[in-house]
Amino acid sequence: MAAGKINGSRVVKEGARERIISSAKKLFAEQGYQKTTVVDISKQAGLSEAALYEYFQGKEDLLLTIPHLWVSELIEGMEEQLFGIKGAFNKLRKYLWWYLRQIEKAPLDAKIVYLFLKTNSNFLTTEVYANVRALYSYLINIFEEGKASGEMRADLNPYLARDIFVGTMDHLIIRWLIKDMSYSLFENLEEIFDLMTDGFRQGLRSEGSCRHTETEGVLKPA
Amino acid sequence: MAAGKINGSRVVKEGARERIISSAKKLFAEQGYQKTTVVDISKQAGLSEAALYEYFQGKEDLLLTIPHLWVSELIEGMEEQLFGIKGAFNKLRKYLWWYLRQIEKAPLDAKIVYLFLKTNSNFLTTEVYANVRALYSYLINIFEEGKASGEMRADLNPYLARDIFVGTMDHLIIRWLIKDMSYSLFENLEEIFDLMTDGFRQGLRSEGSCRHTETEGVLKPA
DNA sequence: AAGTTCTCCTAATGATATTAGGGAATATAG
DNA sequence: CTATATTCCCTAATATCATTAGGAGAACTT
Repeated sequence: MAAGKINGSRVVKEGARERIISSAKKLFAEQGYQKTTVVDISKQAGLSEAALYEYFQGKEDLLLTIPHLWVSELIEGMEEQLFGIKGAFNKLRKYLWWYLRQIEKAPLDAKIVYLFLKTNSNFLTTEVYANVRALYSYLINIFEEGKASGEMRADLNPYLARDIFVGTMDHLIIRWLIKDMSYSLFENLEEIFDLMTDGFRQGLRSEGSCRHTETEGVLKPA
Repeated sequence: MAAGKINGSRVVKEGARERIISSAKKLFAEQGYQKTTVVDISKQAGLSEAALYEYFQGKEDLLLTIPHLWVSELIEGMEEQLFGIKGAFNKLRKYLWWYLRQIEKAPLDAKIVYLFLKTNSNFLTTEVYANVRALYSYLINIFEEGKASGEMRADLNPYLARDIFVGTMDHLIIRWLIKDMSYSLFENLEEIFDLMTDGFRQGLRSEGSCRHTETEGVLKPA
């Protein structure tokens, strides 16, 4: 007889599940996984502890489930964002800017993935892990493309380039999260991107006295 | 009346403390911090739980204490290792090789620092944190030296170079730890070092068709 | 020898994750 | 409409630790 009745139970159910997730996300990110109790989470979600176990197997399951949706969305969004961009360096730049923007928009999810999930021994068996790998392995394609087009040096090892790229990126992210997001993730980003990718380039550096011969004509439509 | 009596109590005491540390180190690294119980640790050390609290304030204190000694030793060792090496790139290379070697030699400590400690909310207040920062900030000196000697480009931002270097290094280390040290940390290291530091160089790349003018005469005594 | 300190133990205590079992509301079937 | 099943949630255990209390025995001091 109240509102939303016909599929009412569904609505309530999903509502509760969502409330649990968002409460847990907030509390985990604020106080850490260990210091957050199941009572805290249920209270904040307006439920009893026992009710929480209707939706999740337990505290750890909650931790593993929370970022799943977020990372899945990232995967889809990525292809969308990179679609149609011409040139490996342009794609690489777009990738970095896009990814950091996603982190900035969902810092709670990011904190959980980067600070708590990665240290969990079950992380490797998680779907989140598989998705993060997929996210990162897309970079391999970009480097392959760069080599094929001549933008990047022919002897570039795409896996090592990815390690440098991902390592640097993760380092920036983790520091930002640990420092409580107190500054902009995009500070100096242009400069660090150039410095990092400079070694990937075919030919000489842009600031060198001896400019390279513009092998990658693809990039300049004008 | 038993062996080691004169300063016997001391010996036993230190023995117990050492046993606790080494048991905890092993168990934390094997099963993770959360899944290791205080009973596990004390049993393995041949003590009761209560005795453990004579030596440490608690489980968390144990986690924070374990790597302290190790990291302190690293600090001292570093200066020793780098002393007398001429040239920024040579120092940088030595730094990387030396550091990874230390990780390889003390994987349990490394696992605790990289996987469990960094996510602890008290980490930032730890002396370990201060020491790790000191370890990393030494890199700034190397980059400054590289700029001053002309080995590295004049517009190099030492802090950003450090971010790239540390990020890549930590990435390699964490992957190795997560994959249970199942391969050698030194695989491809030469290649990744070159790729990473290529962008720091003054002048052109070594494999370029147009070789640079050897500004850094310092490096070539011959 | 008596006292003091050091080291360790058994046995609470307390916090918190998880489970049992049931109750009320809602949906479904006859 | 009544009976039954299902969904969602609760109160009240139970279980698993981390931590503390309080004390016993050995060793050292004086």
